Amino acid sequence: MNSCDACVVRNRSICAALDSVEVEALNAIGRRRTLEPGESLIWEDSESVLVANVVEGVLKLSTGTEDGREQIVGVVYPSDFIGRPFGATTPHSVTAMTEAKVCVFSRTDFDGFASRHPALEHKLLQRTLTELDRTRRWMLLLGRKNAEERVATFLLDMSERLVDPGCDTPDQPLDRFDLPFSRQQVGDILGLTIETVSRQFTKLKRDGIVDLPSRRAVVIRDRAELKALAG
Amino acid sequence: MNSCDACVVRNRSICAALDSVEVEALNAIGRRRTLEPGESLIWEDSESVLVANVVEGVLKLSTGTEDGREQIVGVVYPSDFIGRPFGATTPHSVTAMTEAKVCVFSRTDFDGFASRHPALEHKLLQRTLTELDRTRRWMLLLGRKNAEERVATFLLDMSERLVDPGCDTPDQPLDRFDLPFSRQQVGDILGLTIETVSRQFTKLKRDGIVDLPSRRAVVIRDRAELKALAG
DNA sequence: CGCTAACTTGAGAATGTTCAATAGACGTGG
DNA sequence: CCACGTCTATTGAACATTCTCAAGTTAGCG
Repeated sequence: MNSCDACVVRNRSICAALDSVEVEALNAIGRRRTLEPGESLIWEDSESVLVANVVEGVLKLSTGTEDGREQIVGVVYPSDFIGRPFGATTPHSVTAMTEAKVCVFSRTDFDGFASRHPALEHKLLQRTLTELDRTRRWMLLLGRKNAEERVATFLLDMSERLVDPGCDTPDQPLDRFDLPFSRQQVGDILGLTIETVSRQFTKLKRDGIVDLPSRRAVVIRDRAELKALAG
Repeated sequence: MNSCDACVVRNRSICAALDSVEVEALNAIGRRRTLEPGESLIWEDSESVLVANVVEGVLKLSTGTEDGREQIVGVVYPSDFIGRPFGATTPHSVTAMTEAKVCVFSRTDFDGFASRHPALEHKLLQRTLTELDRTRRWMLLLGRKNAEERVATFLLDMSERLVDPGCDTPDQPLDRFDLPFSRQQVGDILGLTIETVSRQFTKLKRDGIVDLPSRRAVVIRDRAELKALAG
């Protein structure tokens, strides 16, 4: 038995395109790695040497300006693919937000394997197209939404994406969850300062739309209203 | 002889993955179409029925909020691919900015053809990965840059992307070009109002960094300074 | 129980938006 | 070829929102 058989994301990651013999072959060129919160796997503008599947945890993709402003350009969850195959450099950093487990491959090894397995490339293409759609939707938020709309949209998005991946029930949005982000990171996702984020959180709580029992915990009390505020 | 042999983007579009027999087969399921400026090919949130290659012209990809704010989420040029293969809906509109020629396919026909031609899917994957990188880089602009930086970044980006595609010389950025966009559209790309864009253009002109001989024409007079302003 | 880092709150400043008026470019028809 | 009308862009002034800087406050951890 190979270790992939027990993998929690075996059937949701791009590996789902492979049969058990193929997945064994892929397993042979990869290795598991655990990341601590704050630890980076890939650095902005570095040579693209690694790609990986997320097995557990949440990671951010980020870029910044020379003078230190940061923008989070993506957040990845279990079963998501990270890194830049078929390309020289990775244009953003990849950093663990929580403790995370990833299944790492040398980029060139992976490129070769993928080229020999069209079904895998097909999965990767689908995933990349979906991610591009999601990223473009986020551009509307960054370009045209105000602080209140941004925070409301963010909370709704989180409630949909943090659903337990192993869960068999149809993916229903959560009304109660823990953010994997600090206020600063929420700001970096939304293109706002930490103070503006904090003020909007306070306002939503004051208006009874959400409850914030602890720093990271969120309870959505009036989803309909939150949707209305999201624009 | 099939019409693709004479196609100006034959060797730069995803069709470059195909030999002459295959390209003939693809040609059989596609058709040429001309779009007038302002004409849309695909509408936001519509069922994904069409995909296409851009042969000539410039098109925008855009989304908007219910109350009419628009954000341009991408701009495509000759040889670029448009539409959403392998998916139910297209999350953004596609509209011609200039007169444009496109090579259109039924989405389902294309999906089938692509599935039978891994080399084509591979090209499409590479293209999608590159587009995702570009889109994420634009998020830094929308989330963290001020008006001056946005306009400077935009002009540099345009000077690099508007190079004549047929040109054999190594792609050098243009110091003189015509914008395919109105001021309003530049605003919609940069997440700014038309007035703010106009003021920044005027400022760059006053400072001697660019010259604006007509509404659409741009001359970059001090590229180094423009880069410094881009942040 | 106290320390520290993270978060909240407040006040003022900066940046960009809005609304309104003007100027200029471009196409059309005389 | 010029006059006109319309659409686009520019400019100005007041306003709104978000940012910045600074001072508290609180949660979580040793």
